[in-house]
Amino acid sequence: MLDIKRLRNEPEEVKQALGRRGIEAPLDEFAELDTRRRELIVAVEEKKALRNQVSDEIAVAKKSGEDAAEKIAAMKSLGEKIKALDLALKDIEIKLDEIILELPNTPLPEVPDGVDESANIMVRTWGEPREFGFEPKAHWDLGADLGIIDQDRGAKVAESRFTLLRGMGARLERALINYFLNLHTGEHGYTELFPPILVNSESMRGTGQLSKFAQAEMYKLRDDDLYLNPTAEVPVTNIYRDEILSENELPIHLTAYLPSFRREAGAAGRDTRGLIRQHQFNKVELVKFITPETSADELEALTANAEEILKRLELPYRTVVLCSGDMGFASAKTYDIEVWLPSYNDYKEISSCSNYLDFQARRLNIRYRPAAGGKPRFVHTNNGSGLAVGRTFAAIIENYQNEDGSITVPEVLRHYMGVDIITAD
RNA sequence: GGAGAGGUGGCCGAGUCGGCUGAAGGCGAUCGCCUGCUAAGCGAUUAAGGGGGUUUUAAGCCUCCUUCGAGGGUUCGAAUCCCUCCCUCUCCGCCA
Repeated sequence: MLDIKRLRNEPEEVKQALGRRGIEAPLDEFAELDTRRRELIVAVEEKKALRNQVSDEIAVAKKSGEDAAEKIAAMKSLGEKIKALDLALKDIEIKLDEIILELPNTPLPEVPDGVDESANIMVRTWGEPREFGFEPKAHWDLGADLGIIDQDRGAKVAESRFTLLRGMGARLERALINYFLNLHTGEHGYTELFPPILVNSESMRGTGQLSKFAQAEMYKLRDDDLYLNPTAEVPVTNIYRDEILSENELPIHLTAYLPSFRREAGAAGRDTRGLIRQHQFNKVELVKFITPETSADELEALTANAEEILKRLELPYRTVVLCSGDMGFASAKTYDIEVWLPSYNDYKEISSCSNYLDFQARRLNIRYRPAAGGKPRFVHTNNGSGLAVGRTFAAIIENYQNEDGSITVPEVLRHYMGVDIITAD
């Protein structure tokens, strides 16, 4: 959520910035409601001050045995007026919230303008797509032939877009999770977390998953106020909700493996084959809580940490900076890392790394007390996948396939896998 | 799931026949004094959010409102009474 003072003091600047996302922000309506809100506050607080004062007088009068009936009667009617004003105020605050909570973050100046992914800009590329001396197969065919991916039985047990991994397939999935976590904790300095996989609605709201648009994506439990984790960003970012950290605790760099669940409500017909778009998928997440001064550099570092995995797996990738119209709701700047996927004959998103500035922290009420003293400030948050496990799985078997349908295991995974090559048994 | 106890400030911990208790006391922290340095000692300060005023903005200052797990209620007035919910602890049950 954006800073209300900013909406109040620089509406034109905000309007212009949100316009870059193709959004017409109802800031005039905001200004009107905001003014009325403050008028009501002045009115109601004046009455409350009077009530507090007279209530004290009543106490004194009663103590000395005087009759306070007149004052009590006056306060009774005053109380009713206060109640009415409070209701009116609450009504306006609900309307204000509706506006404010639906406003996305404003893009940073260096973010390119554009309405969709065609305006994203490539910032770097690494590795060369391999030249196959044969017709390469898609991972869903490779996986089925090797008996390591069984989508029919996944659908039998759950429904479509759920997959059963078997044998070396299950092992590869586990190897990737371990490899990612070991790298981030061992060399990149992140602390590993294993949070709850069910999260309550307050946590979902905090990270913005319950907005009108996002709600349909979530799996909700019927009998409890709980949702299946849609991304570890939710439980991990929420661990500090409503807290004031001290500056010497920062920066906090966290990583977590967690299964993630999405209904893919709007994705019918997209990525229907293979592991690319599943209802249940594994992901290792990177989350940072940092000071405003460092968040830009921290995002670069976080993105590099995610890219490092692809380098070590020797998978070709490119990194793009998303244009203003293609960024997620809470982000002020996002890098997508895209891995080369022969079956798509294209690069496919495997990680999305964002700087939220104080947008999430404001909504989640996560602050820190500056070491120099003074008022608490909102932290900044960064977050990115490091990486999406299923998509990495797909990229590995496609890029490392051999003509006979076997898969050469990338060097860095061999001791996790116990084999150098995956073959059909 | 059943029975009982409890949820107060950065922490510990007072506070029920409702009224200067936004909150005693202690610890911690910060600043100052003292000290050759450290420790000890002495003094002061030390919750957050939101309004209004002052100020060129900010800071600061003045003032008011709200907040004692969350939400509702009773009352002129609630940390204190009532209701609902959440969480923690103990015992029992159940289970990996």
